[in-house]
Parts: sequence; structure tokens; C-alpha cells
Amino acid sequence: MEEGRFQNGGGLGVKVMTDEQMEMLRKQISVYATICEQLVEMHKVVSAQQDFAGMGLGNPYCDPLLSSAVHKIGSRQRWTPKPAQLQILEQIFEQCNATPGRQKIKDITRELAQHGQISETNVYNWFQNRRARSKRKQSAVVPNNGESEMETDIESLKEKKTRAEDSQPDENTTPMADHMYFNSPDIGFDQLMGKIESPGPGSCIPYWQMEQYDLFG
Amino acid sequence: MEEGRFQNGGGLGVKVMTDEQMEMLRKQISVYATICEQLVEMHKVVSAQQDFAGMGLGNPYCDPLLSSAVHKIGSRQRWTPKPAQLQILEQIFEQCNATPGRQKIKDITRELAQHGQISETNVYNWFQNRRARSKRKQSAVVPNNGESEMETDIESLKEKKTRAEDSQPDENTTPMADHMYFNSPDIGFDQLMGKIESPGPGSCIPYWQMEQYDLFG
DNA sequence: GTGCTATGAATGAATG
DNA sequence: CATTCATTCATAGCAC
Repeated sequence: MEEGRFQNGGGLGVKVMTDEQMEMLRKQISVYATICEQLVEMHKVVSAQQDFAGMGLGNPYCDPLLSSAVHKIGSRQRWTPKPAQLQILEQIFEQCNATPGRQKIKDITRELAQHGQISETNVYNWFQNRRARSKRKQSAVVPNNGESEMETDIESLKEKKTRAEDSQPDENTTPMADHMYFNSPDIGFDQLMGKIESPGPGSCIPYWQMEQYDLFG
Repeated sequence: MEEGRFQNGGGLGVKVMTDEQMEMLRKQISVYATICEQLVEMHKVVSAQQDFAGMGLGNPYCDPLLSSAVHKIGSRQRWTPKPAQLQILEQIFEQCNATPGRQKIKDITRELAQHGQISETNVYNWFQNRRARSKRKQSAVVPNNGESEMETDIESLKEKKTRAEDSQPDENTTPMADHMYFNSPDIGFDQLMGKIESPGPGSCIPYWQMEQYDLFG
């Protein structure tokens, strides 16, 4: 990717990494965490069914320390505007009901920075969301009166399905891989499972494969 | 951690961490890996027993956690890249940091189609977005100082550490624990992952193994 | 502690 | 390409 270069003065006491690398790491850990969770859940279920077995195994997966530690690493906190910042933002939003330009964003960011940590992206997102939600709310309030109105609000966007040929909502729409975000990293999990799951006879479809069959049926 | 994604209002896009922090991280991951291993083993045993015991259990696994990730079955209209597809896309993007030509798009599409429904437009859009966002992030990280800060010394990086993060709520809570930045090769992620992953050889490499970063430089 | 709501963030797609 | 839109995900905060 981009600048992946850093030169930690060779074994100094510090390492450096880019945002992307950081993000990558976070995801990796997140995946790991989730996989563990899923494994644990799965094991619980399976174990429950075997009243006779596995009791001598102890509980290797109940490590509070571990989970707390990982949570810290694997979770991201999101920016929360401070009252002062919010007030300013709202004020600006009132004036120009549109997303400010890049420069404007910079300015706003700089100003808000005086009240607490904030980034341009935060500001950008804020306006994007603010606008989108403001709009949505508005159109939601007028659903029954002008339901036949084609150009007003919601419907106009709903009918945007112009390129039907492009996005087939069918098979590819694997719900499990929903979003590249790994709070539920299904990826890798099935593969992982593939390793431990070797019952042989395809008598039952393991839940981690279910989705492929039960998508629309 | 989140801060990482963007231009931290003027900060540079890198994070730093001490060896100590690194070590801690590594340990945490190590523990996780071990736990995963144990869980896998355990599951193997349990599963095997189940086989003998008469496995017509149907779908014993109904992990609520998992299903939550699988929700919204029939309600997606836009294409969502699957992990496998994403992995490939990222890989390609890494190579040619530019939008592929028409023919290239076709090829890519064909390849990705093996992993799920997809159209050329999807691919095209993906590259457009990927590039635009990558760019934006980059420029945001290096706003006025066209020169890469990384070129400088570790020393300077250390200094910047104070302001290295951007969207933390702020000064308060866990000032440091939240910033466990990783960069070291000391812990081979791929190897670690390989332990629990081990998919078929030719199969796809899970996204978390994408070694797109030259961490070990 | 369970669930709900508001909202920050991520991202596919559309528009200029 | 650069911006913007629409939609969705995930979580902080709060009610119960």
C-alpha cells in the first residue's frame, strides 16, 4: 500500500507503524478474538450435548485476563463530540445545510480542536451523518400525505436500482461476509472449522455453512 | 485505535510503541493462539465422540453470536465483496495502484466470479473507491509537510507520539493502553494464524494473512 | 444486564 | 477522478 516505510533505528526501543498497518493489526486481532469466541460457543453447545464426555478437560477458554486484554486492543473507540464541539457543529450546520468543502472542514476542525481531540474525518463524518439523517427524518415525517409523490424523497432513492444487472442480490450476497469489518469475521472461520470438522457423512450441515443454503429459502 | 484511519488533524500517520508494549501484545496474541488451539483440539475430540454416538443431530450449532452476523438474509441489494474476493482485490490493488483498464477489469471480474457473484461494475467501483479513499487518507496524513515525516528520525517520531493519536475522546481514560501499536515481526502473524487456519494449499489465503505490509523491513 | 436508541464510521454506488 | 449519497455496521449511553 502506501507509505509502508519506517525505519526504526534498528532495534531502538520503539517501533513505528502506519495507520493502515495499525488497522490491519486491529483486524487481525479482532478476527482472532472472534474466532475464539465462536469456538468457545460451539464447544459449549457440543459439550452440552455430551453429558458424558469432555468433563475432564477443564476450562481453558475462560481467561478473563486474556479477554479483557484483547478487548482493549481489538476494540476501537469512537470519537464523541464534546458539548462545546457539538454546539459549534450544529451552529455551522444550521448556516450551510450542506457538507462543507475540504478547506472548510479544515477550518472547522482546527477550531474544534481547541475543545478537544478531533480530526478532519470526524468533522466530515459528522456533517455527512447529520445531513443524511436530517434528510431522512424529514422524509419520514411525510410518508402518508404525499405517498404518491415520486420526486420528493424516499422513493426517489429507492427506485435507484438502475443498474440491476450489476449488483445481483443473490448468491453473492452472502450475509455472513457482510462487511469487511471483522466483528464477526466469518472469514477464516469456516476454513478453521474445515480443519476440525471431519464427520465425513454429509448428514448435517454445520451452522457455519448454513448460510449458503438458507439464504432465501 | 480508531484514530488510525485518518488524518489526525495534522499528526502523521504513524504510531509508535515500545518494546515493552510489543512484548505485551505478543504475549496476548500468543495466549490467544494457544487457546484457539486447545479449543480446536477439544472440538475435534468432542466431534469424534459425537460421531460414534450417532450424529443425526441435525443442526446442533445455533450460535446466536454467529447468527447475528448472518441476519438480514434477503435484504441486501448492494454487492458486498466476500473475504476471498476482497483479498484478491487488495492484492491487485497493491500491485497497480491505479484503476485497471477495461480488459483488466474483465479479467479480474472473471476471477472473482469464482468466489461469488460479481459484476464488472462492482470491480470498477471498488477500485475507484479504494483509490480515492486511499488517496484521501494519505493526503490527510501529510497535509502541509509534503515531506514524509518518516524520513526523519526515530527520535522525532518519539516526540510526536504525544500527538500521534487523533480521535481519542481525549486526555482521560487509558491514555496508553488504547494505543497498543504493533509493528514487529517478532511474532509471526502468518505463522500464528497458520496454526489454526491451515486451509487447503491452493485454497485462498485468509485476508488476515495478507502480508501487504513490509513490517519486517 | 438486557435491550433500545442515537450516532460515529465504513463503504458500495451515483453524480459532477 | 473528486464528491456526495444512501445504507449499514457497531457501539456508547441510557432506560428498564
